[in-house]
Amino acid sequence: MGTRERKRREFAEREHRFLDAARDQICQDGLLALQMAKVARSCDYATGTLYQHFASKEDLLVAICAEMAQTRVEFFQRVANWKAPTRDKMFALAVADMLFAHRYPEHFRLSQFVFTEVIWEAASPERRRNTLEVCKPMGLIVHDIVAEAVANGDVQDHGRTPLELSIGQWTMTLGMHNLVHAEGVLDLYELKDPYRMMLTQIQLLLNGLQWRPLFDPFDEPAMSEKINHVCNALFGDMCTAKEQR
Amino acid sequence: MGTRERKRREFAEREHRFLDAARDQICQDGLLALQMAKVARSCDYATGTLYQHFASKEDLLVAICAEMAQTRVEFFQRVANWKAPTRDKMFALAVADMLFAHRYPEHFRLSQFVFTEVIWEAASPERRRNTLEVCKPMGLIVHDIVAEAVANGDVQDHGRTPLELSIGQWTMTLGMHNLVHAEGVLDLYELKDPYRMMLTQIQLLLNGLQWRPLFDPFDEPAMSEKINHVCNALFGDMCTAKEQR
DNA sequence: TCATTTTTTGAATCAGGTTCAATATTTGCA
DNA sequence: TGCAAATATTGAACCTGATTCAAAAAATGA
Repeated sequence: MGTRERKRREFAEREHRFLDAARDQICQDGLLALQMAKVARSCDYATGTLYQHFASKEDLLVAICAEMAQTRVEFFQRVANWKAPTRDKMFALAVADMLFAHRYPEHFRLSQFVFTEVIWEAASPERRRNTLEVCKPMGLIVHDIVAEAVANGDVQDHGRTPLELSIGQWTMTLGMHNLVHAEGVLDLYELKDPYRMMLTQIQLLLNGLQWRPLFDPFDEPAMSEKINHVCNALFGDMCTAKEQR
Repeated sequence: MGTRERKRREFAEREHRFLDAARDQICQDGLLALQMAKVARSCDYATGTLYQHFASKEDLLVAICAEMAQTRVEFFQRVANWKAPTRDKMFALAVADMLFAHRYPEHFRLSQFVFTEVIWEAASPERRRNTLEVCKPMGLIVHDIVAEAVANGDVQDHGRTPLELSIGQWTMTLGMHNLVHAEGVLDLYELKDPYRMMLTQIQLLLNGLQWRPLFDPFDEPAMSEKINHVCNALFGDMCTAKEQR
């Protein structure tokens, strides 16, 4: 009998509904206002049932983050499958992240919170393990692009591992997601259009690595075209009218 | 009569003691375990008195962060006053941050948490304003170094403002502080010595900007010497045996 | 010295996360 | 199909810890 299997599937579906409901509530009223009882109620279950799925509120938050990260991995995957010069692929990863941030504005806000000691340590070990597992492919995709570039001669490795070479791009992207959500900080210096600046800086970093072919990111039309190229080639389904500004 | 003045000073001193005690507790038992009542008790005051200074627990956290940021500004200030080529000064900012992170390992962990929507929005507006005010000089110092470099011809501005040019360094540094505190993430890829990698990537970014004089960060002995030079020139009082590894 | 103002106190209040005994549902078997 | 055992759901009670505020203490100043 497929009863065992059906049970498992229904349980997973319910978990998914809880995650969705929680995400909605966060988008609606903010992280601050998220309440376990409300999440359960909004799915027509009692509080206790929610605790069948998540060991604690923190555990739920981490789970939401992991689910979204899954989608982010899919964005990365598109880049990985793209037949294009390695340098363009590296750049496309940054574009992918920009689009992801645009599409799921709450993700990096949540992610910043979740990777905080307070939340992370309060989630179940099992959940943490799973979350890292979900995120891992992003690193592997980057690894493979860099390794391919080194093999091609597009970039020199100077005896470093692929991730050592590319960690600057990783941290720069991460840092920008953070800065964007640090209310008031960018305003302090009247900085506009942060992700556009990020993409420029990524290109500069790639130039610093002497990653061929070099590219001049201060050439605005060329930059816009490069961005649009990635959008059209990989994310045509979601960003048509995005980078025209 | 200087009574009014004395009152004010004593109040400020007490606030400082509260902040110190809270910081100690965080270092001791972690952010998670911080309790308002314990902070008050440890300074021999009642809970209510603590609330004379801080509108909420979040407000206290933001205040700790602001106080530490003050010290970070002092690190930046040393760099600002240093008579050295602009490129070395930019690099020195990153070194300063590395040393700061080493000296106050809890700062960036706390900072990540504090700039989270949940905490930031729960602090009093007055506190937020003050915190941004405290942080502002860091941006101004960076601004001035870049402006000087542009004036010198050490770097081209391509029509960008100083902070637009240098935001990559800012985000890269911020991102690395975050990554270092994201428990398990660096391990996932067996990445060691993150701040050393950060400094390498900062140099690559500066090369990408064509910031003169160019420098090869893959030349390990030259890198070490550069780092030691900054330590000795600016932070001799705190990092003698640090970057020898 | 004492009425008034200011400050401190900590027990009471409150919010919301978490638990768990009671209840309902499902399963497996005769 | 009926029924005992196993499993799942429920939500009110519990608990922790932040926050409040009436009462008490201390400072002020005339």
